[in-house]
Formats: sequence, C-alpha cells, structure tokens
Amino acid sequence: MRLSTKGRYAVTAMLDLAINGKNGPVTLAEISENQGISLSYLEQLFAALRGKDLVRGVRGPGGGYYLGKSADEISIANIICAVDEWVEFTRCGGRQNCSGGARCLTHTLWDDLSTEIFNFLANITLGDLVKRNLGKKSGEENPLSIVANSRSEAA
Amino acid sequence: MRLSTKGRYAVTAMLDLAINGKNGPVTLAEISENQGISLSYLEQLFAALRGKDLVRGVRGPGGGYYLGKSADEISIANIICAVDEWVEFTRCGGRQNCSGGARCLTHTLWDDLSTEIFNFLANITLGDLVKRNLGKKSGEENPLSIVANSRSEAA
DNA sequence: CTGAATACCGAGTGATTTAGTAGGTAATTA
DNA sequence: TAATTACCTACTAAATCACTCGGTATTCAG
Repeated sequence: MRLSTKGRYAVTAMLDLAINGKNGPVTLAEISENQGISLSYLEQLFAALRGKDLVRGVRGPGGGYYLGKSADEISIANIICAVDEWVEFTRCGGRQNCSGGARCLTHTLWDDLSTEIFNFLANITLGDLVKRNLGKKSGEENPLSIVANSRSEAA
Repeated sequence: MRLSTKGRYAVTAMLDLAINGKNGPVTLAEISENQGISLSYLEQLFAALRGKDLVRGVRGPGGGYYLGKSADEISIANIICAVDEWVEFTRCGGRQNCSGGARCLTHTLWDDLSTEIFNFLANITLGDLVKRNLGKKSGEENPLSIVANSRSEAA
C-alpha cells in the first residue's frame, strides 16, 4: 500500500467527480480548474482509473467522465491502488532465507499492519465521504465521525 | 500524511529494534543484516528518528540504538511522520479563491479523510504490534485483530 | 459536411525522492 | 592505543512526480 501525493490527486479528483457528476458528465477541464491539477496529469490518472473501471469516459462535446460505479461501491483503497501500484514490500517473499527468524517476524508484523491499513481504506467509500459532509452544518465540530460508522458496519 | 516505502523501512526497522532491543542496544549493522536495508540508508532514517526522540544512540563498542521511549508510546504515525515529511495538500490553504465553493468542499473532504487516516495510524503503537504477535500461535487465523482493541480503547 | 469539443494516447522533461556509496569525524570501550 | 560504534556530509543512478507538447479518435452542433 502506498499513499503518495499521486494518490491524493486521484482521490481528490474522484471526490470532485462524485460531487459534481450527479447530473451529467464532468470534463477533466472542469476538474483541472476546480482542483488545480494539470489537465494532462489528470488524463494520466484517469487512464489508470478507467483501466480499473472506476470511471467511464464519454467523448465529444457535452462529454466528460462518469463514475464507473456507484460512489458507494468505490473505496479509497480502490482509487489509490488504481494509480499507485501496490508495492510488495517483504523481501523474503515465499522462499525466505531469514536469519534467525527475527527477520521473518518483523516482516510478518509489517505485513499485518499493512493489511490493516488497507482494510481501513477499503472500508471508506466515496459515498461515505460525500453523504456525511453534505449533510453537515458548516460550523460543525466533529468531522472525524465520517468513517467510524462505515468501519464498524463493514468490519 | 504520506505512506511511502521510506516510511515502511522506518517502521520495519523500529519493529526490529522493539523486538531485539529488550536487553541492550541494537546496532544498525544488525538491523541492516536482519532487514536487508543498507547501513547508510538506515543512518539517514535514524538521524530523522533521533531528531524526534524516537530512538537514542549510544556510541562506542557495545553501543547501538535504544527506543527513545516505551514501545507503547511510539505510534506508527510518529515513525512515518519523522521520516516522511508531512505534506500539506490543500492548495487554497488559508486565503482561498475557490471557484464556486466546489473546490473547498472536496478539499475539506480530503482533509477529513487525511486526518482520519492519521488518527488511525496514531492509535497503533509498536507495543501493540509486538505484544499481540509474540503471544500469537504461528498458525493463527486472525492477525487483523491487532488494532481493533487499541483503536476502541484510544478513540 | 465542417468545425469544435472532448476523450484518448505517447513521448519527453526538470525537479524531487529513493536507496544507496563513499569517506570521513566523534565518542566510547577493551 | 586500537577497535567499534554512532554520527555527519557529499554524491549518485534510478525511479517517480507533475507536467508540457503534440498529436488521434470520437461525437455533437451548425
């Protein structure tokens, strides 16, 4: 799992799409304008997102992008994995010559943690984020309850 | 928040230190050997960790590194933030000229999500990882319960 | 049919990051 | 005194980031 600025751009763009794509497709030019991301970079990101069926493009005037599925079916992990290759970290993958077992232990620990982080992000959907925040008053105190529910529901 | 391979190296090294540093300091040479990370790269990482008081170095023969505080007081977020600069993502920080409010909304959403991810990692300590897994039988099924408890306790 | 709008595609690029090498100095112990 | 270790700075090849440029394909409006 890798969470870089590239993943952020993708998540932000997808959020923009989820919010503004309710009625009709959204052009990359609009997202570029709204989010301050260069058009060509967006094209690269959306090529990856399209490959995972997270978005669907429509050409020609009046065209743009739709979400590939319901916002409730798209998790943050889906988005990040689409644009940020999943890197396998453990070196002793499979046939390991681990010195004394200590190496394998830490690798197991990291692996468990890594899985846990992934599951965490996999349980947050675009729909969660959009719904909770649109229904929130602007001065409200506790934005972090966004995820708490979807977590306990899905876990 | 940024979760790159650099952060993984740091977390893995800290796990090694937490496990092997129970009686006496651990040298970077040992960690390098155990985890397959180059010595000089470890030095760079530990310089950052030392700057945040997450580790404490002892020079001379028989020297090495100790954890800077109890493993229960060191969160994964602490480690990652020490080596992987916290990057501020929102472009319209403070004085924003957001077009139509849509931009600010997505930025707020991302910001909330980002904070949530951070809190998640801030609630997992080195001690959690080590304790739960050392007490685990090797063939056990559910490694992901590691975090569930520490989360509900700390939240 | 023509032209514009839009997605789609690939090559290239400077800046940054990654992960590492090299070559030291400072402190401590045997 | 010599070995061991942390500590420090500079450098580097490779990868990644975020972006530019110059296209092609498809579709709609006139």
